[in-house]
Amino acid sequence: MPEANSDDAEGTRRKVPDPAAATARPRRRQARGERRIAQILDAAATVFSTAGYTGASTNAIAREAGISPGTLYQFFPNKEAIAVELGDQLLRRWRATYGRALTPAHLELPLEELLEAVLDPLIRFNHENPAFGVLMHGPDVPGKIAMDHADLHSSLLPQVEGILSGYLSEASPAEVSRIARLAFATFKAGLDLTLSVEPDERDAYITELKTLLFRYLQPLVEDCRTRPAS
Amino acid sequence: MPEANSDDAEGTRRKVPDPAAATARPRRRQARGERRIAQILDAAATVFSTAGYTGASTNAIAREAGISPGTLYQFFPNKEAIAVELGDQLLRRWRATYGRALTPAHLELPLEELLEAVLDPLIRFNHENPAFGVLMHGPDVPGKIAMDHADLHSSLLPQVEGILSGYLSEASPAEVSRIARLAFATFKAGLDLTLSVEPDERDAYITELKTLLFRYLQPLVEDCRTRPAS
Amino acid sequence: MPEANSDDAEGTRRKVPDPAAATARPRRRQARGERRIAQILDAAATVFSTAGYTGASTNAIAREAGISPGTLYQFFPNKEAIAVELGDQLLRRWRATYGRALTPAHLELPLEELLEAVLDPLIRFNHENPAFGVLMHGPDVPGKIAMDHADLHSSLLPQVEGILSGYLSEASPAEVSRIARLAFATFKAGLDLTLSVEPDERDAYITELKTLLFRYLQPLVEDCRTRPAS
Amino acid sequence: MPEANSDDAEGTRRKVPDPAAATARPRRRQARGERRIAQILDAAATVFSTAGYTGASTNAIAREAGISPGTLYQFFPNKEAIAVELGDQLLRRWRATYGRALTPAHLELPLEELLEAVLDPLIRFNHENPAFGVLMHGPDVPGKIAMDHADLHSSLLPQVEGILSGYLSEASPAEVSRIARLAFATFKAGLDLTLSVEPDERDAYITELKTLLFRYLQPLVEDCRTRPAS
DNA sequence: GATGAATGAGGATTCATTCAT
DNA sequence: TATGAATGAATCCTCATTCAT
Repeated sequence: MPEANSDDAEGTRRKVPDPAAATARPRRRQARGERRIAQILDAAATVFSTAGYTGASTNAIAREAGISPGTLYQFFPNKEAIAVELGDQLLRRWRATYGRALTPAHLELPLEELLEAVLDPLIRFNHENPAFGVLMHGPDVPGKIAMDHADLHSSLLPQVEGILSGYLSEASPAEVSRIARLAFATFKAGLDLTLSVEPDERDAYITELKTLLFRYLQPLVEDCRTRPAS
Repeated sequence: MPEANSDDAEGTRRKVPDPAAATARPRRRQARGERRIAQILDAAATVFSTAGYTGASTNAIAREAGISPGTLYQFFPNKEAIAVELGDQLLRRWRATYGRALTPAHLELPLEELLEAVLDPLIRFNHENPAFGVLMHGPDVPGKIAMDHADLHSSLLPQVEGILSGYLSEASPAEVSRIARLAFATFKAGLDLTLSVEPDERDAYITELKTLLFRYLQPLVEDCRTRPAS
Repeated sequence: MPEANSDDAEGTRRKVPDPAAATARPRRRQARGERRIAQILDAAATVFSTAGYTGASTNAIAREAGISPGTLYQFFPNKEAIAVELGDQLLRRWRATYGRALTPAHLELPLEELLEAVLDPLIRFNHENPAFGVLMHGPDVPGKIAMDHADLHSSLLPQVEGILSGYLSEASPAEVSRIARLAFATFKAGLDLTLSVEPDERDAYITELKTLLFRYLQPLVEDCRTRPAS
Repeated sequence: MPEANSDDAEGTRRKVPDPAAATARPRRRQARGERRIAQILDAAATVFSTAGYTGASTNAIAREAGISPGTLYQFFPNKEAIAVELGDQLLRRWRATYGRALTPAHLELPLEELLEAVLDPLIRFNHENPAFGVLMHGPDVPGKIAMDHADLHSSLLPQVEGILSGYLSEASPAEVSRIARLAFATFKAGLDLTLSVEPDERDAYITELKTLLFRYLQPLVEDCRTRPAS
């Protein structure tokens, strides 16, 4: 129940009449259900990005979704489950829209272009989906980054690690992990900055953020290239 | 009433003869009261750093302080006032303990040493006072960094700007501001990382953070030095 | 939501077939809810008339209604809203029960009979609904009669003015207003008196009040009749 | 202690060294105490007339008086006692300033002049001491005019009865009482009206109130005069 | 599945009053 | 006497969650 069994709730939003006639009936139900879920998640995104996770109330989400609290709880067992599912959905959406940027081909690019190719869509996506940013941090407490509501953090970090480990061929896994964490944290901080800043300053901040990350990572990359992995 | 000139109310870290003692006489009726204020602020620090600003309840703070809610409100008119005063106290404590690092002399140091001199105490202080970090961020919503409860952010950022503008003699004020914001945000993010990481990894992360900031700022500094301000 | 079309929610005094029944269908989901609203308003009437507006607590009202505070707030956003709705309900009830006294025909009656026709039902209604009297005054401070919680005062005064302006054809609007205010205030004071007095004295007080008002208004009326409006 | 025996707390603010040397010491104490009491009552008058009896908090009164709550409770055992004492003080003040109007000689005047002589000072006094009006009513609830905090009501009513019984020589005590109550209640209502009305309208309302009372009482008086007390 | 009613503990805050100094 | 600290129940109101229909 907590999972809100959305095993298929995302990519496979089938419109086809579903040839398997036998299974058709049960699915029907789920069709409405998925619409509801989408409704709720949309509302949640709005409310979370407006009030933050802690400040968001399930009643507010239900109201925003135009449904009753009871209905909301028919799809999600509690507030956290909404956050989790919203996080998943955003992740899926991210992959579906901009995520293609990360073709293996990109990993051959020079760092500067890689950053460009990764950061630009990610930033744009965050501006389009402000809830993404909210869910990337845990609620409030800094020392407690990894919250239980399986946040986006834990999903994205491995990706960063993956990319970086390609560039830092020489570094130990621990080093890669550390660098990835720091780079990712830095990116999030910079991202928040761009979100809090006047729109006309935004680009300058984005550029600055790219510069920052580039300067941080470039020497590490070079290091590896110079001294080819033994 | 909540003056709480608690420079010394808690740790009694000062060795100087306390010149304020003379002027403190007038309102010494509050001997008990100031102890209470210190108590409350201590409790608030604990609760804030445990539950975050939004999640902290005044009742919880009172409970933690071992007093009744009514008593708490004899000293602070509301939750925000507690946060403000706690922020101020932490700031005062910071200045009193590690803040001396920022002698004008330091501004002559090469960047690397400057960073060392600034970051080390700041990080240590944050580890000793985890509430500091909580109050450096506003509550929750990223796009809303500047909260009304005069946060530490607004107090510290100017200092960062001040230092950097010494090094970036050539940059325009807008640039300095941007760089300072990004550097500060980055620092906070990295700091949070060090707080969330296993103690034995801490130093590695700190080093990494210093490296990051150094690499970001070094070229800017050099730029200014090479091309002497026209 | 707190429509509480409780014309009939409590006394069910009407004999007419209730034409509203047809239109009421659309939102009949709240069958239980409207009962609750009536319950709450009943409880509020009791508590208000016992403790006064200021002294009445929403928790007390909820307790009196046999529900939890949360439930109360599902129907009313705050204490004032309860008072407003209760005032409205009482007004509706008044109109539905005794309010018919004010046929245009009555305005042709001699003053004495008019008073009889108006005051008797009004007094009886007040004795049956003591909360009415409480809501006719603002809370406490005399110099502040008009409170924001749209009190009955502001609803009834115009009616008094209306009736009187028929009788005082010659007087200026300002005069009519003044006379109406004073007469109404006097009535309320006398009414309170009848409420505070032993039951067996009641009638004597009521008679006295009628006499008072009659003597006050009669000369004004005569004045107008003698000297026909120029 | 509750009585705060301020028998002489108002008119007789003696500065003379008190010739009776023997009794001087104990009095000394009381001198300060009486000043305190006066202070508190002044503050109470302000707060009561601003917030009403129910809305007035003892803390607010203490603050307004510039003393601590503890001190307040050294002179009055509770809020009601303050109201009682304030009522008494106002009564004394009334008697000392305007109360002289009620010479036995006045009782020989024709009703109109009597009203003039009584109402004018009373109204003026009320405008100068708005707390008077607040304490003339009990707190809120109409049916509960006689509150325990021995209000001014119970003190003034007998006086009204006294005066009226002179004019209504024929009426039975019960009748006199009834007429007095109604007249007094009416007066209070009219008074409140003058307090709530724009200053420039005030006089018109006052005149109207006098007219009202005159018209009510005149026939009663005449009745008695015509038919001399058997 | 959907609704809206229901809950009751908990949130911030106030208040009359008492207590230690 | 005066102070201000202390109290704890009570204030209004919110919230995550559950239940009956």
